[in-house]
Amino acid sequence: MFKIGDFSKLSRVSVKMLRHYDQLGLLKPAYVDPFSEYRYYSADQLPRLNRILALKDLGLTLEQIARVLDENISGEQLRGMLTLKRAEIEQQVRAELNRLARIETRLRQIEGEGTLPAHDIVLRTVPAQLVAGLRQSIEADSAVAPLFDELETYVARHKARAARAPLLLCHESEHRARLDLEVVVPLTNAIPASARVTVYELPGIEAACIVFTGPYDVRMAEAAAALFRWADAHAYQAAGPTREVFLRFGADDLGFPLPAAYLTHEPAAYVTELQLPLRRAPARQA
Amino acid sequence: MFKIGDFSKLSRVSVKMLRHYDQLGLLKPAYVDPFSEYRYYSADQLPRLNRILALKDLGLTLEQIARVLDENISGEQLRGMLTLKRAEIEQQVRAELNRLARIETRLRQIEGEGTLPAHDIVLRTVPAQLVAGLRQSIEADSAVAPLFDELETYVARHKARAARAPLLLCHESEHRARLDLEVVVPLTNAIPASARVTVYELPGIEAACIVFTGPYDVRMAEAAAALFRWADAHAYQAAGPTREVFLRFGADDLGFPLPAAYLTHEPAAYVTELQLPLRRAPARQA
DNA sequence: CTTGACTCTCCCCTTGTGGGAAGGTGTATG
DNA sequence: CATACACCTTCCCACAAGGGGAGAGTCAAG
Repeated sequence: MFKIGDFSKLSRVSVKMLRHYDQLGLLKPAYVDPFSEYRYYSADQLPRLNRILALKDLGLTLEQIARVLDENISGEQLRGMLTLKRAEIEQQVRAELNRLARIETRLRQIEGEGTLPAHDIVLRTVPAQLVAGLRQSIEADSAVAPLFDELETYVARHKARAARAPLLLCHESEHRARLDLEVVVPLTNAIPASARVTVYELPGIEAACIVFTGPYDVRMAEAAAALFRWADAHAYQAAGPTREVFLRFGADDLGFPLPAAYLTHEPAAYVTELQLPLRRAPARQA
Repeated sequence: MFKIGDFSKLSRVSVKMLRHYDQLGLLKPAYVDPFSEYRYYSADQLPRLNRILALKDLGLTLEQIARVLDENISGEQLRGMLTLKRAEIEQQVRAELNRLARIETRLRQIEGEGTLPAHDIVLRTVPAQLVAGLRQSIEADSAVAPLFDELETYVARHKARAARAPLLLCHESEHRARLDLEVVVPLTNAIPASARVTVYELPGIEAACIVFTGPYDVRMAEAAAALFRWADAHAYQAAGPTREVFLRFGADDLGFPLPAAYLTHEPAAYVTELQLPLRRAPARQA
């Protein structure tokens, strides 16, 4: 019988781990002195320890290994466990490769600009929400505010304004001279539509997002362009109209229940989130 | 100003994480009520939070992110961090791909045999050690015991026997009719060589190992064959003679300082580790 | 018998996040 | 204005797979 230190040298497994495996019931010592509590291992416990190491090497958790070893799992079940584990690892490898691509993008940005870019693109899931929308083709950005006024007034009359940020959908129109825009506000419950206002559930999306601080000037267009470049570089396609979410904006208080935190009179303090809905682009080459 | 719950909804970051980031100094609330200790966030903290999420997405730890954000790191340093992180992730991806290959091997074994194979192959590093060796070309396994007797006696006379397991090196000889074997015992310190005994440092290796319980019969040859198949399947080459380490074996007590745990009189209780030194095989195809 | 090398248990640390308890606040409604 | 209820606070525990160390007990050799 080996004391734990000798068995540790024999097996190249640390004393800490041997004690840990004992505690988990993975590998009980062949004998424990009842007075000194010393653990004594026998050489023929090495195959079991090796099996533990081999299974650990495949990525199984110690708990799973205990099940495999002690509940003499059938070959079928074991195959299922390994197949599942393989799927998990494949998933993880894909995630790591994506991460590598993002790091590459960042590195190129730093090469080009000498530092971090002004905007950070974040991939996130945006939940679906019930909204009222008012869509119109307009000529200039300045025509947006009256649309919001009209929509907010309509929604306020039905007392259905949810205390979340309003947004703007930039529909793609073929004739680019005019902008095909839809102003949207979230609702607490369904209300009747009107000739101009539609009520529907805005779908949840996966989106690349940029949060943008400051007035609606050329830098916002740059941010939007950066979103499209990013999507392209990471093999995504747009999956719906771009969304501009007005997290803090300038408006007279119309009496709707938005906390004051949403409002400011300082254009430099405006906060807008650009969301580009995404879907995986078809692979370009194998 | 938003209370933490509202800011959490706005940013889709859990309240728990916001508090955690506050505690780490990553994102302090814009204002903390001195009486209620309530945290209040401003919408224009969203860009910083987004930067945090973006950097986290690249795999940086929260501590690294704090350094990037607060010690306004130069582009050069940032590039270094990302390059390092990229190397780490590439390393990890390689490890995961290896793991996938091992899982595939296991799955095929289970398909073929219906259950886990009798032996578990473990990859480990074996440290270098000072040894005495006695090499001879012999005809049958039964001739090994006298060689060990001779070597142990020689080493015991110099009082240099280390309390580690003896081993056998199976040198590859061209004429396979005879076996070119070398018996080896570990030393505590250098001793003079003799006409038959050499003293040298047995090199450390990376090896695929199988621990094998029982007498030295045909199953051991199968285990050795399994090692070679495994090495081939994982694109490794042998890098030196196969080693058989006698972790528990039958021998009369010759007076050398091996703990009794190394010895048994029961062949079924023998424990032997087969080690196949490895080196990466050249890739077969791109 | 002493000494030094081992070993024991117990506790804290890692990372990023979730869960929950006990107790204090803010606010909308009756 | 009282009260209910949603929300907030801090503090503690948990995860996986161990590492590090303290304080106390044990083993073996000289």
